[in-house]
Amino acid sequence: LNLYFIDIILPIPLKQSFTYNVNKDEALFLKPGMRVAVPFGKSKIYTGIVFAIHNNAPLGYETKPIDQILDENPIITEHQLKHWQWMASYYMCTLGEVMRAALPNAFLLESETIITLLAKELYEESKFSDDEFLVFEALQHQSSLHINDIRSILDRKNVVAVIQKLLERGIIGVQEEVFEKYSPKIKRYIKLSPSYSSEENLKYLLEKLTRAPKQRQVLMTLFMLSTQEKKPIDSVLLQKKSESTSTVIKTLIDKGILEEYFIQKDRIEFEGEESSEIKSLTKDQEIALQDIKSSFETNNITLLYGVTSSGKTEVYVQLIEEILSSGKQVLYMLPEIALTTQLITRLQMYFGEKISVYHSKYSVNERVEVWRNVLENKPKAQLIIGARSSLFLPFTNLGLVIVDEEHESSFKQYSPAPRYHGRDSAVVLANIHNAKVLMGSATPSLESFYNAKTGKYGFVTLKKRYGNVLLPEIELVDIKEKYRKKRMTGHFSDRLLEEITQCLENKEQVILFQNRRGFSPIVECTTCGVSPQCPNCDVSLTYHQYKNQLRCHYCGYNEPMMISCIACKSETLDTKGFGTEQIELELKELFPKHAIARMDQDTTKRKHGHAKIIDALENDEIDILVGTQMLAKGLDFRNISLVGVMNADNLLNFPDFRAHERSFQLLQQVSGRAGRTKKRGKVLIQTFNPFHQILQQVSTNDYEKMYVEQLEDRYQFKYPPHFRIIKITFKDRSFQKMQKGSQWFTEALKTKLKGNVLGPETPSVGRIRNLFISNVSIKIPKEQSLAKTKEFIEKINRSFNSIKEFSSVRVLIDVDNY
DNA sequence: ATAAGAGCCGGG
DNA sequence: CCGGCTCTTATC
Repeated sequence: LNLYFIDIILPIPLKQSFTYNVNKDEALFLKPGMRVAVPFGKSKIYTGIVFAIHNNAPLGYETKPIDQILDENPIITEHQLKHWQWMASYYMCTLGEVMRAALPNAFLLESETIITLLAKELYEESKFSDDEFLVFEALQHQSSLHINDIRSILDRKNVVAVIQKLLERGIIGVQEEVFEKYSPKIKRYIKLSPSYSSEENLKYLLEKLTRAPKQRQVLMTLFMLSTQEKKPIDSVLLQKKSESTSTVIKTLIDKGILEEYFIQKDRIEFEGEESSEIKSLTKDQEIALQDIKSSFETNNITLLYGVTSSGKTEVYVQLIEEILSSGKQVLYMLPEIALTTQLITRLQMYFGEKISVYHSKYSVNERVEVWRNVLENKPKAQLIIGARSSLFLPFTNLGLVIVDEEHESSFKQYSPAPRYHGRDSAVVLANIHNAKVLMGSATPSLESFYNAKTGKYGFVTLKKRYGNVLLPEIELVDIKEKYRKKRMTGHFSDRLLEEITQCLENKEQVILFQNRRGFSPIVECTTCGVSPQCPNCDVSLTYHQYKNQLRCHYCGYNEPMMISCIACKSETLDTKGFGTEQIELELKELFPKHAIARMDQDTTKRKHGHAKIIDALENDEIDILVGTQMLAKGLDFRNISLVGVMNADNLLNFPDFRAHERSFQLLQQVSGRAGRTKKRGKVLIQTFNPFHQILQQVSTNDYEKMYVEQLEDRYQFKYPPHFRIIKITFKDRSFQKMQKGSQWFTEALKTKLKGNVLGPETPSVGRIRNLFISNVSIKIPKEQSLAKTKEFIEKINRSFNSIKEFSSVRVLIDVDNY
């Protein structure tokens, strides 16, 4: 057989793979995991990943040849392809979607149509239609335009006709341009030309240059620098040190006295001191470490349940050290939000240059470099610290995965597909590599705790806080009572104010937690009861005072705050509910002499916003910090002795089966910020319902009790860990279609799954960005086959898609939507 | 996803 | 009847 074909994965949400033909040489060269550029559809060029190479001509269509091979060696490993396949099948998405999530964007090249002017002479305006003239005119000023530029010039979507006309008349030309988005960073270095390296020649040279003091200066600096440092001399450095200009250096190069050369440079470089000695462990930490190691002898996965401030990190460090010295790579996964410089600096002190960091804040080029370093198993990529997407890196030799703050919900990706859970996917990844997994948390997720209790995972506890610091004292404040007795000032109870005042007097810091940003979530007219709503979503607009704006937190819509009611024109607008902004304002009035700051999405959006606030807090420039749940994660400060929770009730009443578990976790984590030194910290939780079981459990630090109670509830109401859930979401511009479609789908599901299908149900926000939404949940008992259930859902989905009426309804499937 | 082709309405 | 919009269909 002399025909060669390759099956490739394209980064599009289509189930099938695509087959192209290649010649024999290409077939011999190509390996699975290499990138190829291929023509796709009528005019596009895409990057695909080679999945298989074979001789089987596909039936029913002619294959196209590939455009180009993009790699010398695979950039995706066999292990990864296996992992991708698992992910696509488990999370019910396509390989293309996994590919898109996995690869740094810079690896994907895409073609774009470029339009250029061909006609030399100037045309009369009258020879064009209005639109044609606009394009022609734009091309006079710019040598080339993209399709999107033309769309914005003409202010409409369909521009093909206009381009077609101009093309026919030979006025413009089009070409497909392919962009390689990754550009290696190149640095210029300077050295003395070898012909001047001997002593005499040098002397002669310096004499010759007496009349050119600037050039002489550069030369002298070069000598000085090259004796000082044995490294190559960077041209920028040379220019700076010699106080000269680039032209002077250029002249010397032109004269043949200096030579320039280029070295490709890594963007990711650790600049810091040598690694310091690893802190020796306390007795408890040592025991935990030994327990983990012996657990790993029989379990591939172990849960480390360690209270806040117990020094889990030190235990990780020891374990990492041991794996690294056995020559294997380690992946340390954290929730995005906990990836603060604080933790990274700390780890860099131990592991120095062996660390690479990988997450979404990194530029595309930096991510490609980390990718390559991991793939080539470079010394600087032995320990990878990253958020959930770091599990897509091309590990060749993975020995250990640490999933820290295992319970964090941000490990789950909700949209777009793949809707994967970072922790669970890491378990599968580790399994493929035959590596171990260590999960850590002070408040484990019920699932993981259950798995540990039932022996599926190993289980190790670390009960003592580091240095025997006491857990904070937690006090519940009944604000219903306080309101009745008129002991509230704004949203502050007299107890909270007392404690804050005391704290400030002692020169200690305070953290206040309010799980809502903005000033107030609802603006209401007290005369007619009307409150402004988002035009695109079914929610009230949130009032943001600092911009005097009403904003929608779902679609970003905003408008200026009105003075009078839009319905009845009376100026009796009032706000309902409160967010961080309002608390900040009240504090400024209550404590005018103290520095108050706010930490939420609005203040940390800017690039170093987060770090700036943390620095300020560390340097005692902030006395009181108000914030959302951002506060709960991994901040480690010595001087915070009081944590206040403004209102625990909206957490508990959140409409989700995990609301109680989450509330417990969040309140525990927030509490953990108080008193990390000798002095015992204090936590005040304001609530309308101080006898709520969860609040009681938080105040007595009773995770186990919470676990037992919640587990019972989960069983009663058929929730994880006893049942698995697959959630299906329906979205459409038309309410009718969405409703009818979701009902049809539900009926079809019920034919087989009966009572374990719940819904369709309108979520608390029933319309977002003009799409109407409803949800259906499928509960899957332990004994029911997951694979078969998924197959059944797929089957129904296929039938659903073939019904014309429902063709516009979007169906999103979320496996383990928790 | 995404773009080309099919079907459908308002101005000449 | 054409140009421009929405819906449908195919992509190796």
